Amino acid sequence: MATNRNVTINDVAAASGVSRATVSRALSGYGRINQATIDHVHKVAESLGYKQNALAAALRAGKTKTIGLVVISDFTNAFFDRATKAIIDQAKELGYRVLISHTDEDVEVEKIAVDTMLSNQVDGLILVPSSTKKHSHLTPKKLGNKPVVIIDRKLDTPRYTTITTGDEVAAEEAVLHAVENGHSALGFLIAVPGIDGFTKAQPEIPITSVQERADGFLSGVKNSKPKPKSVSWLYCEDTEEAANAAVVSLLDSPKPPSIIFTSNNDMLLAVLKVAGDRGIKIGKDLSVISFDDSPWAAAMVPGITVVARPVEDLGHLAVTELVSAIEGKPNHRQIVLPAHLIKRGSVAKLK
Amino acid sequence: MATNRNVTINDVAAASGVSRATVSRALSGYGRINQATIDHVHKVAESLGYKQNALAAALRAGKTKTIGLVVISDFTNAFFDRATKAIIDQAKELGYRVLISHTDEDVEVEKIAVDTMLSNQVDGLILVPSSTKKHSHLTPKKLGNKPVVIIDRKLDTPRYTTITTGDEVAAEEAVLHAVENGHSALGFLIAVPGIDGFTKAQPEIPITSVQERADGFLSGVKNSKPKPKSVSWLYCEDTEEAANAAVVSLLDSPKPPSIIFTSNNDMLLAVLKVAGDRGIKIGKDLSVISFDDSPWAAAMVPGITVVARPVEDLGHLAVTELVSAIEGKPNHRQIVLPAHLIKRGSVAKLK
DNA sequence: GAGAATTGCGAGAGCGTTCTCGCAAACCGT
DNA sequence: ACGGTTTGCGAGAACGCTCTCGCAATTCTC
Repeated sequence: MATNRNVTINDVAAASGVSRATVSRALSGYGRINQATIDHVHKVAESLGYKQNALAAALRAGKTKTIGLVVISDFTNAFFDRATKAIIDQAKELGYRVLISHTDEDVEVEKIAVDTMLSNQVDGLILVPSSTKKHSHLTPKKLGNKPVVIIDRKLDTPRYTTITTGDEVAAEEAVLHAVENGHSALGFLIAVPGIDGFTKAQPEIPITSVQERADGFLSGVKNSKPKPKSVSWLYCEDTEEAANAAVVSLLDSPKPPSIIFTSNNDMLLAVLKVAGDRGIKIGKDLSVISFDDSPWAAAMVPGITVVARPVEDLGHLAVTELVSAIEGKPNHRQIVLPAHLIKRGSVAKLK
Repeated sequence: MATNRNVTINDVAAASGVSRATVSRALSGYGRINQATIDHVHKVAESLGYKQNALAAALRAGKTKTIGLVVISDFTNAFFDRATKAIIDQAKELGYRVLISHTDEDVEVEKIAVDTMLSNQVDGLILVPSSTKKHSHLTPKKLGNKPVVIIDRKLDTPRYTTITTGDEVAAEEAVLHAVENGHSALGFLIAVPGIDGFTKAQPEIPITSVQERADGFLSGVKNSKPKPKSVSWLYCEDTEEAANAAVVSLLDSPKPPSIIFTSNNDMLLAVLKVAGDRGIKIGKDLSVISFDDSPWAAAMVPGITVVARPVEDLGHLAVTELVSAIEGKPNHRQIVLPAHLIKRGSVAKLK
């Protein structure tokens, strides 16, 4: 097996009897060049099996046609799987590739991830910041003045284009919907990264989207027509064990809720699990409303009532905004996309 | 806002009063160099905010420390989300980045995806081929003799290291389990890409893993102790509409199955959906066994009995094998990891 | 048909690195 | 004190490409 050096533009030039420059012109389609030469060079290039070295091209041209995506979670999360897909698809549509990194909500990992992206000369960044406040590594200077789009949550200094969803309004809507259906013992199970186990006292929430959901739940409680008789709040580490324990604690409290609102799908699964183990029927003995729709939440019996966020739109828009900024129209917009409640069978009618 | 040119190795060299070569030695840690100079250069580099240009380094060194991952489906699939995560994690562990592309089971898209990977000079490829037979674009020559690991399914010419799971054995086990529980009317719902709607006649199955599942189901039917009284086979396009229609057709047939075996989660969701709409209780009126475990399949009530495949192991191993090949130990292995049945509540005991 | 404009192409620099080569200085051994 | 080895570093080429510049050939203009 011979060590096949790759076919380079020089080989094509030699084989087609023109200069390197002309080959580049023919293949990249710029500058003044004869159509006949273009055709000829293309033919020769193909016959040699020439493939452009994207690295060399990017190095010289100063553009990689690549955007970096730094998200907190991997694709096993019902939000980020869809968002990532939407971003990749739209990027491909606009002629960009996507470099992906996930941070597990860890600011240090985020820092390294961003550095890697920059080292790889991405043209721009889409990121889901781990923390609202800790973003000293995200200054324009440290990011080489590259365009940035923040999605899903906000930084406390709105420096970049930011695209979020209207979780507060939707969370309130969810509570009102429950109360309308006769629920007056409400339980809230809110996943907060960076805490241990679960707690009743509201910890510092480093993520604006989660904070907004909590705020929305609270508004719902305040604004509901018959005031709920009992309201329990639980803030929980985003792990299976903690979530299960939190659900147990909710169900075993003196005034157990008739409905549990969960801030994400991990918490929802814990509710389903614990309820299942105890023979408690969802949508009958216990109700639940969660955030983020998914195929399985829709297919279950009963279907899970969820706050559906326009995840694909968000991803799509993020890329569009970013590419527009990359191509020279930097405008810092704060965009909020509407979320809405999808009513399925997981909320029992109590009256 | 000044057009900040990036800090290069030349700037660091100038600022620290040594040559470019020495800076490179200091930062990359090779060759003969004084410890004091290393420290000094590091300090200067940091103070200038120097970041290596990975493109230039890769171009010169001929190694990108990047592996290309070409999968058929995106992360909204319960197998590929986990596999992708495992691959990214293990790659990071071994010092590699991952470039991801999905092909939607389309050979033409796969061709382009692979080309893009090669153009970006990946050091090796992990791929899930769209077709067992159509792989003329996957010859060692066309792949620039780069190391390749095939996962999840096989090519008809075992040219590369291939890692699959023992789906045939597990599928048979699933059938035997059902028969043991008294089921004698069996329905099989097998997703096959590239067909229209659904059909009873077995079409050509371009994917070995699916073929193996079908074969395993068939062995199960043959080897089960009391022979099943009725067996229906349905091969179905992998879309929601087709799947729903296929399930309806199964349930409305003269001899409806008491259990449906589905070859993937999309088909499973269709079964759940249609059953839910009709008020048919899973695990009681209708049983189901599917392929690939997921958090929601475990958390549902009843839990779904599934063939669980060692997805993380597979991804992990794929990277390990690939990197070992990249680093000079090319060995073409055919690895089969065992899959196993997880018994939950979705299979009713009929006797 | 002579000057002006246009077209097509080659030469060569440069993108930011890595890495070989060679040279001077420092360190040995006897 | 002197030849030999080791150490540290600079010069400069190379990776494969893009892109400006300038020149020759062609086409246009009146």
